[in-house]
Amino acid sequence: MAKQSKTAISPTREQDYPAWYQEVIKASDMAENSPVRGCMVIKPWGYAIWENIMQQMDVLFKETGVKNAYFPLFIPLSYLEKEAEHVEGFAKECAVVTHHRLEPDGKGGLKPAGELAEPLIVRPTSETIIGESMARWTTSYRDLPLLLNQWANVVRWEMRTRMFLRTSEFLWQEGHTAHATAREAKERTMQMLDVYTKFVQECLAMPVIRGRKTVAERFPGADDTTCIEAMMQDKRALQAGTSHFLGQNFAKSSEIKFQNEEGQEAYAWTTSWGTSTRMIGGIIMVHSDDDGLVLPPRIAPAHAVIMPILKKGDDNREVMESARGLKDVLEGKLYHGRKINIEIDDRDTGGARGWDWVKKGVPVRIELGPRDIEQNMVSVARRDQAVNEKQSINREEFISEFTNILDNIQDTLFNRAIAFRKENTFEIDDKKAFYKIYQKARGYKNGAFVMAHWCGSQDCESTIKDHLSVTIRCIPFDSPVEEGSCICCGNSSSRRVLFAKAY
RNA sequence: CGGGGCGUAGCGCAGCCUGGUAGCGCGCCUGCUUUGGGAGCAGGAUGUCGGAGGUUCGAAUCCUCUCGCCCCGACCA
Repeated sequence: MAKQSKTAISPTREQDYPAWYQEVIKASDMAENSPVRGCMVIKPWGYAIWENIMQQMDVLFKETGVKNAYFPLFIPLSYLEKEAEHVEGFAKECAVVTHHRLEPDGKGGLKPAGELAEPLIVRPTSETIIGESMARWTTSYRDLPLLLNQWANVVRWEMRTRMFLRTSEFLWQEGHTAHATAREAKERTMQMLDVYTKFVQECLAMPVIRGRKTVAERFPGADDTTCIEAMMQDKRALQAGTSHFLGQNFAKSSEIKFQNEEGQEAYAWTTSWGTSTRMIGGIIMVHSDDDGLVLPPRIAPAHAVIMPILKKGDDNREVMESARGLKDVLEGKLYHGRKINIEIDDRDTGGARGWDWVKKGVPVRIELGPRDIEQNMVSVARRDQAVNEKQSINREEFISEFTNILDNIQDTLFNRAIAFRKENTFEIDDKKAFYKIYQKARGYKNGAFVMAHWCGSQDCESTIKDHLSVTIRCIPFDSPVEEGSCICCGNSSSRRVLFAKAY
């Protein structure tokens, strides 16, 4: 018997975390690199996760009154120029379209011709072009609030890319709202952060810390940026969603004005909020193990796979019929608002078949052979448990318990992630200890979330960033007011902030 | 964009230093055996050695350029 490595994925997380991450994506067949630099091809197994994210978040958005729309991929260069901070934030990473036609170059190839009068940028985000529409759609306070969202792709010409976490083109959702009052806009900012929190924690089983960005980490053009931050297994932080209060900055640059109840002309107050395919990178890094992807049942493309145990001979029909029967019964149910999806894999590849599904992260693996059928049992393995750990369950009992099993896996993953974060989050007041914890932070084994006091000065923030590549991920909403001294300069501070290395 | 590493079959790699147009493991195909499990035996298919130039009688191998990937840094809502 050819002995394989003990883990399905090599290297392991401990051996080489970034390489492990790439391997999980490859082994699960989620995505691959494309011929275009920095861009990825999302394969069906990966895209199905995104579809599930879209479907479930879309429902949550609509419950708050948001409507979907679609705005152009191309934005006139002059639009981006309207908001000064916004320009500064995005100019460096914009792709620019300068021509609209190709002609034979005389050497058998093609060359761009027909230069555009005004270059178009490929949207890195859509505040400016949506602002243009909002300005025209908003004349009276009765037109407000205007609550829009679009599901789209955006392009940011990144220097360094990683699949799902940072690619030159990525898929996201961007919400844009306009309101009559600052208070209402601020409430909307928080409301959408609540939606993100609920979705990420309940559906992706990723615990998050909610908070406010420092001025240095704010969205360009925002008055206030709030975020949810999650801990990956290498103890780095991943921003899983952001929601911005844009004040009147974009309203002024895009002329989003309306007549208020007193008949006076006023600028609207706007917000924007987004989440992206980056969340899939988060799912990978929060839950997966050295045997590959682990998917929370609520976003898994398939909830379970049935692997019929077939023998060469003529008695397989009964097994296949039994498998199909089980699939039909289970698929007649709903789980967390989504129709249950069961795969049947009847390939005759021996044990490799099971490992394929382990690597793909399917939550439940069901083996069904003649012996099971005879005894009216099914053999069940769960992705949140050891690979060889399987139990025989009465078929009817399994069917009636199936959604509970899925819930149980979902809860296990969430609780595990919470426990992991707790183990690796520290309150530190001593500067030496703070430096020590990050100076040795290389790879998977070290690093941490640190709650430490910060005086509020940008100098201290950037000093720490320079020394340790550690940044303030957020000022958590729930960090209590308490007296302390800044971890960097020692000046007085009234609350702790969250420090971590960031993705 | 700076420093480092790497591109050879679907995947993982050897061969390169010391040029003679490719090999191993896994996977894949066929047959037999096996079967609650990353199977065994036998046979088989698959590569313009990332790309373009150059040196040479001859280049995966040497030289130049180029594209891409990975890591560190810079940078990044």
